Amino acid sequence: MNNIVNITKALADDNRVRALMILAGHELCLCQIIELLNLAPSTVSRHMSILRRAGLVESRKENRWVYYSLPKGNIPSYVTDVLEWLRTALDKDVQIKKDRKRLKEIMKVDLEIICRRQMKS
Amino acid sequence: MNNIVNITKALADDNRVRALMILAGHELCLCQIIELLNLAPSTVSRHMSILRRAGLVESRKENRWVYYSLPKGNIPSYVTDVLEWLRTALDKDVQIKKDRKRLKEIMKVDLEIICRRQMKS
DNA sequence: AATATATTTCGTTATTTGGCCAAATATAGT
DNA sequence: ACTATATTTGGCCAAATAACGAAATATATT
Repeated sequence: MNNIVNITKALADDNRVRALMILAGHELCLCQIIELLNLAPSTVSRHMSILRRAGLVESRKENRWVYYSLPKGNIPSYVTDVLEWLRTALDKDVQIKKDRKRLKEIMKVDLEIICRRQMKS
Repeated sequence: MNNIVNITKALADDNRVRALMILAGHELCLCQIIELLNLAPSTVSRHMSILRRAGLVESRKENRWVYYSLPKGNIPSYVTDVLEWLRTALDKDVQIKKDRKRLKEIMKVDLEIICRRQMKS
């Protein structure tokens, strides 16, 4: 039950749900997620660690960057199932569609530039 | 997205999840749910109204009692799907199994007696 | 009508959560 | 080793949440 409620708690926040949805199909650097959500880096880092503790994302560190992705490999079915539920339920969602659009723009910009932009503000 | 996060927020609490799970297969009077969760009537009433606002339960009033049940009829698929996910994920859960056992005992007792017991304490 | 009963709403309190900034911790390049 | 950069952690504040008891509401029963 802890596993499950950990998951529902992780999903009980708009920004975390948006972060999850935007990870569909590719991994993203933390700074790209920061850029999308438009929150302080520390805040987004915290959100992502909540998602990770719930088993809803994986992370890998490469050089200076941390990449997040949906979990692959040997995952409990309740994780894949709830992700599938979310994906289906929010596929047509207005906010999510906006996010997907904006992500396309973000992905055109070099990581270094995105990160540096965030240091200033 | 509001619909969905409303649901995940409703599910982000142990007692509400227990209440939902115990509703599988039959409707229950509020006082029976109170008895199971062992919380103040006002607290349980509040929990149930959160579940209802999220569309995860229905209620019907009969005489002095309010009966709650899982929603039937014309329900968005994201509701049935998330309920199915929960059911599967928690089917073998220790707490849930205990609850099912205890519910059997509770259901043997007459509603009036259960309610009256709660007034005293 | 008056009383008893079951549930809900209100007001309060303690805890949790989400946000930020500043400081700490990696990691890469000089 | 030092500096710059990306992320995480700790400390703080404001807002949200879960719990309770008391009062209000709705529904029999007398």
